[in-house]
Amino acid sequence: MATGDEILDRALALVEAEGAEALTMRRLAGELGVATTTIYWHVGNRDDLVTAVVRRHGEQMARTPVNGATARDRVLDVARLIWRTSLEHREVTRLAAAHGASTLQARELELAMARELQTAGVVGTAARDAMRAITACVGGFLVVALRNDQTPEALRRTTVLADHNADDGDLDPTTRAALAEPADLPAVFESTLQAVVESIVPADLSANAYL
Amino acid sequence: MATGDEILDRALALVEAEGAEALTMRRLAGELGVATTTIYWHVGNRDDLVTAVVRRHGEQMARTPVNGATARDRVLDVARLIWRTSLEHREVTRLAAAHGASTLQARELELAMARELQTAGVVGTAARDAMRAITACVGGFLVVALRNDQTPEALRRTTVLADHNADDGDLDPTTRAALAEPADLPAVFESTLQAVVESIVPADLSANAYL
DNA sequence: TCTCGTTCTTGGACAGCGTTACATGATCTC
DNA sequence: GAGATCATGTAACGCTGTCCAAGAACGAGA
Repeated sequence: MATGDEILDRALALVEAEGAEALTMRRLAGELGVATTTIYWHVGNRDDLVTAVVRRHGEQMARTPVNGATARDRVLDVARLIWRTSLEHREVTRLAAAHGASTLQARELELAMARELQTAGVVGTAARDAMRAITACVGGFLVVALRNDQTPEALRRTTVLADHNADDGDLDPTTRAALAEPADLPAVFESTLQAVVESIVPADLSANAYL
Repeated sequence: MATGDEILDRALALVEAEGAEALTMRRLAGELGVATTTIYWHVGNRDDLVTAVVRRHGEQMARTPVNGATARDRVLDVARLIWRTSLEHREVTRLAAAHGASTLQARELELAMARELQTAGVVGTAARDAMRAITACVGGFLVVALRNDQTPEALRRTTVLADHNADDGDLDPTTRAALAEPADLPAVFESTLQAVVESIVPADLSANAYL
């Protein structure tokens, strides 16, 4: 009646609809009209369940084609793709992050990045290090982005040094005012990503005469 | 008998000694020889508890002086300081990350970074964006570093594309072999950090004649 | 000194979580 | 038809955060 695939599909739908926290064994079982033990039989542990859900979603995610004229542009595009799709399915991203499986979510996309790096002339351990660097940065920005849209206002305000009004007088008032409001995260992400990729991937002179 | 400070100290000690997962209300109460409700009276929620613990630790963490000749070097040094101390107290870092309060942990250090950025001539919204970019990258690398030392071997191997042996034939075997083993994360962190900071903080020509 | 009110602490409960041992039904094979 | 394998259900265990009502300590005013 309930195959493993059906369970995973339902789990994925549940996460996307009601958030990562809604994925409990009992809840999912109820959603399927089935006893909790059935999930254990077909999928296994909760760890196994989450891992499988994240992996399945990651495979569905890698269908988008990669754009860009130069190899460097295509590397950039893969990174943007990870960023964008992770934000579009932020509940799955949150689930993956809480489970320490963020890499698994973007597994196929990271493979695509490795391919683009290769055509850019980056291979071997250099390619590995490049991939780790880029994905680490993307992941860092994702953590910030996901925190921003669910952190209670109180915590965010203390985060932002609003209670340190008098001291730190050596800090420029303009700076302090700027620190008190949120940054344009996508823009900061874009420029940071460019800096990182430029430092790693050599410019493709043949395809871009202006560099 | 049990003041709020005593509770927080004990909680911090418990986390550093036995890991972030050991911080449960009952466990902490047992450690203090007290009923769990006492913690609620003095500190509040578990959220409040974790927040307070992380903040307290963050304040203790910012005692290290900042080194570096140029302003850019000093910005780099603060970033390295966050990286290093977060890894030294990785259980607290893990607790903060699970609670979405990583920023809170490095709150004082980020303030120090804002000061160094200011002496480098970066102020206002530029300083804010610079800080967000740098801390996001540091945070991203921290996530990877913390995952690496506790992920079960099975997950790491799947992460690393070891089961895709035959397909993806268009990937250089050298690259694939490199992807199968872990990177020298501190080195990758260092070079990435430099790229990011260099893209943000202008070189201090007066202090470094070679740039 | 006695009492009142505030501060502090406690025991016991509730609902939820992941997980498992065991029993039951269904289905296929020989 | 007997037996093995697969699939599902029941009921429990131990753990978690949280709250309620009741009691203990204690400081001050009459």
